[in-house]
Amino acid sequence: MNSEFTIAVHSLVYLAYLPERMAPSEVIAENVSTNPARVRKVMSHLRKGGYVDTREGAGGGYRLTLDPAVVSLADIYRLMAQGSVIPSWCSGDPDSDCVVGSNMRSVMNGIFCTAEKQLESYFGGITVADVLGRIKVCK
Amino acid sequence: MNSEFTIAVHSLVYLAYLPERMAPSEVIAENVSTNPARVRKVMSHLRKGGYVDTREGAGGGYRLTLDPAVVSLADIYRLMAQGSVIPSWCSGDPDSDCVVGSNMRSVMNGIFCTAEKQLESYFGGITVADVLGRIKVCK
DNA sequence: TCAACTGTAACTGATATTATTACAGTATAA
DNA sequence: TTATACTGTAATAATATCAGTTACAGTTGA
Repeated sequence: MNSEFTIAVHSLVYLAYLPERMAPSEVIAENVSTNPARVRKVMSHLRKGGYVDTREGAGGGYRLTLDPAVVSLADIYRLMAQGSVIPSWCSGDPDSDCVVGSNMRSVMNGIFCTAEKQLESYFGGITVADVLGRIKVCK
Repeated sequence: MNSEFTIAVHSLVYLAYLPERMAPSEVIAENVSTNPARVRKVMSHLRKGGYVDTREGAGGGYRLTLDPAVVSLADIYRLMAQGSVIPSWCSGDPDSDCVVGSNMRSVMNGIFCTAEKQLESYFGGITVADVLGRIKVCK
């Protein structure tokens, strides 16, 4: 799994946790345990996806725009890490003379695509608010 | 996803396809489209797992020992690629003062572990024989 | 005893990942 | 209007992971 997905979820949950629902990249980065540039890159995607607002300049930062209860991890997964289940390396060769060698690639691809859809469906059942809820229970 | 998982599945399906259910690493490697050393490494794991027999020496190679209809992709996944869903990088810091920063790691870990189990369960429903069946339909 | 295998490790090159640094652009506030 | 505090983005470097290659000792069958 892509770690940008983790950073995106963490950032959104953190913003949802703050009363003002707003923070600059440096503050988010410290909470996430990474550097501000990386957070800004992730937040840039989230902004394009409409999940956060950006305010440049002094006193600026990122602000959550949507209700945490309606944003699911599937939304974020699709934005940040789609295709994580499918391996980058494929076996076989479509031009092989052997039925197995020539068709394995597409068959495995079908299997992985279904797995990917199942993962998305699982993430679809968990919202940012749910994650924050689980965290609060940890106290 | 780990590509050794793909190689393992491909190799087992290929062996199941052969009438004698046996082949040396070089032949398997050609069908898989990789090099023999890599195949041998994967097959070594499968042998330890009891899925194939090894015969060293001239005329040797790997032989399928189990019925392809009882070996599921979940068995192979557990052997070759367990934990693929969990990201290597974790956000947050257990020693953080913030509830979010300190607990995010374990909460996300729980989410990923459940996702992993779901993936295993999906793979559990597909056997080596099923994969071979799908390939034959491609003809 | 030769030839054909496996088992395993070392090494290389390619690719991916994370951190770091830098700087132009933008908004706020004094 | 000027200093300050931000974002956006790219370049670079450090590190880790991945796939291919080579090598060779050990094993077995002919």
